[in-house]
Amino acid sequence: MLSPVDLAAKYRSIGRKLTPQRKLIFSLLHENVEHPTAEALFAQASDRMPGISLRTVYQTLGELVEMGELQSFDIGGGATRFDPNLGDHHHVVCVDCGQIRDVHVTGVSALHPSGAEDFVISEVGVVFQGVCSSCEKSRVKTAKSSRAKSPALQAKVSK
Amino acid sequence: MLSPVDLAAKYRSIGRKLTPQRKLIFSLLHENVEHPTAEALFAQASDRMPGISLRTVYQTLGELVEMGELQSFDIGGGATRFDPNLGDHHHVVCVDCGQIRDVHVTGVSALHPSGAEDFVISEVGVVFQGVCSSCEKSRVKTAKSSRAKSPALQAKVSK
DNA sequence: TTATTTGTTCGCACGAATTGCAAATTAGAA
DNA sequence: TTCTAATTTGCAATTCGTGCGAACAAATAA
Repeated sequence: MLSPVDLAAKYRSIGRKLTPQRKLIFSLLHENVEHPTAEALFAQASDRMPGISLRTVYQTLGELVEMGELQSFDIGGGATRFDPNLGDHHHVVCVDCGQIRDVHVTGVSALHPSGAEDFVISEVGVVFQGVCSSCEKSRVKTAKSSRAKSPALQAKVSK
Repeated sequence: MLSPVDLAAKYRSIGRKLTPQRKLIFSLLHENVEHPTAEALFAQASDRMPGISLRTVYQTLGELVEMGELQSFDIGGGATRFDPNLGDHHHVVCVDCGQIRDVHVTGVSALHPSGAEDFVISEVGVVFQGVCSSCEKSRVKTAKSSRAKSPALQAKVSK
């Protein structure tokens, strides 16, 4: 993660400024391990800086992605998720509660697609789906009764 | 792919009916290799069955996913994609034109996430991103001039 | 210090993708 | 053929974002 100073420098280098809003959003992203959505970040940001605009949050997130300081991805659920982790990693998603966690995966470079010989591949993303331990527990308890999934993923979780 | 008869049986078995609309959507899905969106299917369906409702298309797709006869997934781009291929496969996406193609991938079962020991993993999805040959060509031709990406993926393609 | 320029934030309207609901239809069972 | 439950539809309402222009703010020139 970039230090505030480096972030300011990076912004300056492209003729932009590190405003209080941008600084706040950047730090919130790094305090958060939950791959928040823009709305979630907006909610957190509003606590610390009442009056900040949702528009600004979207704008800043977009910039950071462009600048390569942030990754964005979509797993079913409607909203785009943001991940400040720039390292080599992938994700696990709990099908029940929608939680997303970073994981390191070995063997990715050994993956080879057949049927895409005419593509020049630049990136590979792996997403594991499963049930996290806490959901597993409540699942056992509730057994067949609760067929409801987290509203976050309801009817959206892909494959 | 299920035969019309089997599909009807499957629907009956859960107290539902195989209506003309459902039959049409199901066959369109299987004639299509492009992982269409609901809107795209609606357009195709409208040709063969003028008057069919977009609402019905969404509804039917949702049912088929629930029934396990269809997979759905989101790669950046806004709309959910549908894939009738139930076999073991993954996807390659062209970052330029947005084309999605099924690919078989070897080595997937050898992937192991570290940091998700408390998850019970049920599925693994791999998505390759790259540039397809036809986009590669036009890319070379246009060189640095065209920095525009397909509107389909513009600003949405996740890492 | 004041005027100017340039970059930002914001609010709002708009657009795409879905879903909720209730009324109008239709497929099948009886 | 009749009746009932399942379906299809149209439309309103939501959610997630983006475009645009006005109000601001910060750095600079004068």
